[in-house]
Amino acid sequence: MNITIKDVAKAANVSVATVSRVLNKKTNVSEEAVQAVNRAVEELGYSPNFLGRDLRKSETKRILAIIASTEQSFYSEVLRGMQDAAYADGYDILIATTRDDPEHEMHLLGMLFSKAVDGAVLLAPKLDNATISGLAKKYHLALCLERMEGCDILCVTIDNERAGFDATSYLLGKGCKRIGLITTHIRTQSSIDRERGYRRALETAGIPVDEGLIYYGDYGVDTGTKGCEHLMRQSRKPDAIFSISDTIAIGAMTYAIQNDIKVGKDMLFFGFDNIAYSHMFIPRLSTVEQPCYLQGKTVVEKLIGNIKNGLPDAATYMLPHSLILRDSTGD
Amino acid sequence: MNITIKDVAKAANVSVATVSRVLNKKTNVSEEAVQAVNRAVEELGYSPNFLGRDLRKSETKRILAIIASTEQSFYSEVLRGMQDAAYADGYDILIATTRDDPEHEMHLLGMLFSKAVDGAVLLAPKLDNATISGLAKKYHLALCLERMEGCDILCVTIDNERAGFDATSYLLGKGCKRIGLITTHIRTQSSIDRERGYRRALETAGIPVDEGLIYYGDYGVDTGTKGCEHLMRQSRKPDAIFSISDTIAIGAMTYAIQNDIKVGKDMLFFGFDNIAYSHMFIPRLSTVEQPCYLQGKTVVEKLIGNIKNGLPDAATYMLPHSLILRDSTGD
DNA sequence: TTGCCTATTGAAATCGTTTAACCAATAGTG
DNA sequence: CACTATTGGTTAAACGATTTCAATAGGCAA
Repeated sequence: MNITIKDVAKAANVSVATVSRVLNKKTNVSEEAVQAVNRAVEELGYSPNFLGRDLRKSETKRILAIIASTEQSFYSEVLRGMQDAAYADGYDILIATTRDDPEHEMHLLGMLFSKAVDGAVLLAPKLDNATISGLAKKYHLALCLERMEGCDILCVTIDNERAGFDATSYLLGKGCKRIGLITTHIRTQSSIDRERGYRRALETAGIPVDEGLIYYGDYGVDTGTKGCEHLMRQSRKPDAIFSISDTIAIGAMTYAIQNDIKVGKDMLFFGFDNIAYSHMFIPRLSTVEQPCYLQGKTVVEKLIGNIKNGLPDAATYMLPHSLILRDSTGD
Repeated sequence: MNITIKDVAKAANVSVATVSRVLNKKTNVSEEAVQAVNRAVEELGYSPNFLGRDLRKSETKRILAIIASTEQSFYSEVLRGMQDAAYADGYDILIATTRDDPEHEMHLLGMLFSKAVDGAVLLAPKLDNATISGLAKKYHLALCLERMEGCDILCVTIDNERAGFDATSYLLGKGCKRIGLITTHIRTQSSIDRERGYRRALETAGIPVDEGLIYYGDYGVDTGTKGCEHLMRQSRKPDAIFSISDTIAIGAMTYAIQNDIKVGKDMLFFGFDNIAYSHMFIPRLSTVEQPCYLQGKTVVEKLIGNIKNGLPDAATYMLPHSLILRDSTGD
């Protein structure tokens, strides 16, 4: 039923070894044999079984990218970077989603343990530091976008603390005195770091942090809307809001627009990620841009380096971010 | 270096066959042996090599979902459906992106030909009908979201012609006389079908189709903006615009807002897909909703059925769509 | 003719599993 | 007691490729 290398060998009247050599473009094979094999491959419609090949070579030339869900549209640029780096070295990138379930994340990592892929990149780890740290010693595992505090693992990200500091400082520079923060109760390292940056900026400016101006929600739009509403109910209202994601910021702006608050004048808004919709939505959102493509490209390049060399580079690389200024900060 | 089933067997003082039986929860193995094997597995940190297993069983329990890019955020629901169906049967879903390159699509299908996955689902085929049709005869391949005219392949989609008809008819029912269409020059079957529905609705209402009111662009936001601008420059301006995607429709509305056209009054807008941003964007967009989750779930259920039974179901299933009415049509 | 070198080629080992075929020992049955 | 089942286990043959190693043939120099 299935056509194997044996069938090709028989049809071409050579041994399986010769067929293998032709297919892998090895030298030491006569022009005659090459012709015969190619003809046979063509006729039979043969394609080599990767399971056999990969088992023998014990490498798959495949890398798994593990993400939470494909909904976070801004992953797409990261993945593009990963793919470009991978293809350049003859690797393929496969994507799998954890759906925010640490158990499922572990299940997917099983593909790594079981040699179904040569390496894996986690874009939003749900597993705890100790677990990840342990695995990184045994397998070719890397982190992208999210770092892990005190964890020996290859990691490519941005300096989120610094970015949070920069965004908040910009708002302060615009004359804002009471800056609200909408973040997530889910304590990813990036949200922790961004909040830290926010706090440090206020402290540096000599403004005490008002805990009532910090709202904790999830990653959805509604968090922005509810967060903004909540902050506006404070006795002393904020004059600016920094959100740790554009999606949240857009939700917050939606609330403002519907309540006749002039975005960019009465109140300034700052987002994070520079997703496509952040400049489609009107008023256009000021935001922090991180080098998505480059982070993806870098992490895969380094991971492949590790796979090839055996020498594990377990450093953390922080790539530069930048501020994009638009309507929502009155620019 | 690598721990294999042999090492476990040695450590547990049994044969490899017994280890395999324990791991696969087969009968005919004493409690004693089970204990010994489990202990050995634990101690050695053994995880079975999938390449060996899959080669032997010649099945991987993995299905590949081939999409254009992860940017199209509305795929995420489809993928959720696919995953739920897959997990229920012990399968995993892997995702790969073609980046709109038919050659790369073929490369990814190579994983199917080479048994690295048991089946594949194409969500936005770039390859031509004849090629796909041919492959579907030999492999477990299915289509989701996009049908293919006269192609013998398992396919789960909606009736896009009917949906285009319904949306246009709704605008007609609202009293619109000159309805513009913004679609793509990339001739996917869904865009062809939606345009056909648009034309049929006009004809049914006795309104001749004005080719000047049809704008062809790509799938980006800018197409909406430019399309709207172009349509407004016509000698007789449109009083409504039907866009074949929400992203395009949002772009079109952006143009309208910036040019002081009252959305939902002066001009009505209809989108397609009901993406998350379609109700975040203000004014909220009326749109056609397709059952994303259900389409994904259905196609994988049927594909797994094909894999298991061998009997190939190559039918086309059309699931019901619905109209979501919001601000942009004055509802 | 003999010997040596090179260019091709094929037979067989190997990768890590699963599983069919077999075997020994124990228990059950008339 | 002789004769099956049943149970728990082993050995060895797949699965489909790659690759090592040895063998063959032909060319060429001595």
